[in-house]
Amino acid sequence: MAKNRKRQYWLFKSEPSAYSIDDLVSDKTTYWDGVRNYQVRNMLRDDIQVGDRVLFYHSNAKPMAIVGTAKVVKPGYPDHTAFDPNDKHYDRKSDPDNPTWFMVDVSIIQKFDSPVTRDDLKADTVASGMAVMRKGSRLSIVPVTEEEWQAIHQLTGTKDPR
DNA sequence: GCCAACGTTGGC
DNA sequence: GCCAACGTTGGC
Repeated sequence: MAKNRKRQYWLFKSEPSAYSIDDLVSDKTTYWDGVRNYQVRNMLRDDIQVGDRVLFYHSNAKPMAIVGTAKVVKPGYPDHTAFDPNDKHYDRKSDPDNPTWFMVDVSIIQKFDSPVTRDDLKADTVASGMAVMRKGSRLSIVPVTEEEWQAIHQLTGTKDPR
């Protein structure tokens, strides 16, 4: 990792039925497996670095919302679930000697006392412009600006522990 | 449940 | 290489 690289911010989507903020609270740290989209793969492999911050977003949920924050503790490395025929995300074309898919490790920072719902996001001048709010946004990881990161903390009345 | 917005697959 | 068919994501 390059020295003095500025911390970057991301939003990770997860369906809570698959993996929720409560799962991360109890696990403390997890590997973010199962990404099978090349654009998102490139972010995991090339762009997301240790120390980067993550907004944890519940998709396909009631309510759909940003539910907490996490930090990246391990940079991109091969997603081993792609090699496991019994895994839901098995990909027979991913070669262990030249892996197709990557993941990172993230650790919980905090679960928000009250989630920031899509309606909350829509109502906020800054947050309404987030990439996740764009119509047809289907990438499971999208970049977040520092301004957006701060706006979310303002909405929750929480601090970003530095 | 519906459907828009993609990404992937496979025939040609 | 083109493109129609199909599958998936995910908000509404």
